[in-house]
Amino acid sequence: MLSQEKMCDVCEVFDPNKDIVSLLEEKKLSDDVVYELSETFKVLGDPTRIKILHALNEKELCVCDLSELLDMSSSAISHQLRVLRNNKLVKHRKEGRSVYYSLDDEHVMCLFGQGLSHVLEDR
Amino acid sequence: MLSQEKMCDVCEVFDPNKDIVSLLEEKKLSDDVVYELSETFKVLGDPTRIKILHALNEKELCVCDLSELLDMSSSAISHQLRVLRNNKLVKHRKEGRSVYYSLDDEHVMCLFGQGLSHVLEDR
DNA sequence: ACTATATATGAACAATTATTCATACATTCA
DNA sequence: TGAATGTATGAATAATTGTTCATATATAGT
Repeated sequence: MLSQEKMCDVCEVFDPNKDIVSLLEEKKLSDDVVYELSETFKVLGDPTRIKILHALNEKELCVCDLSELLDMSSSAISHQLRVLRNNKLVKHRKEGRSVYYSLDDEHVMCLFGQGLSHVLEDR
Repeated sequence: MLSQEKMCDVCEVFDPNKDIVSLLEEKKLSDDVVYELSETFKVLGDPTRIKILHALNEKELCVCDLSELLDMSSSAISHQLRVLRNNKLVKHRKEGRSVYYSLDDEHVMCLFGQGLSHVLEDR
């Protein structure tokens, strides 16, 4: 059952793996869904951005708040916020010279929370 | 209320941002939780690994099944499976020459599904 | 024991990524 | 208008990452 075996004598080959593979072929995610999904996770896969999102989950903050909180240059923070913004994980609001960032929607924290409970589970 | 203003005439400064920042300081995640969390997301942040996990969600598969399904070398698949294994996202089971991989637990697909619904939402 | 097959792994290379630095833009205040 | 401040961004650099290639290990069949 596990590898190739002949079904009959006219040279037909029955390969269960081939069946499974072709079945899965049909269930494949489209390339752009796979791409977007991996991009979203990739964005979440950076310690600085994790810290930013965790802080923004508590309260909307401007670049210089985050800069102070994470002890990083405002340039570095701004670069990372752009990545988060481009991937629709945070939104921004201007107020005078400051730009306040917050999570784009609850969905983001839900994802974040799922990851957190996965990590905390194996402890 | 938004930026610095004097509270009294003895040179004390009231800065709400400082209060917020120091409040958030206390709520900070520990460094190793941040690290593990970002590592987990980083692992999910690759198209090949997304495809592997999605396939394994349907059925346990061996390296050569995945190799055929994703049209990649078994070496490349094996390398990626090791990454997934090291991060406790998949488990493996030997059967003869083959090694069958499956998702480590339902938690993994839960995380995956959250990401998927986030991606599919903005469409 | 020998051959074939499935999987694993180290090293090298190409590609991607985060941070720093310098600089630009935008807004407020004087 | 000019100076100061908060934010943004391009370029360069350093670090990380995925795949390929060659090779190693393990198991099955002859």
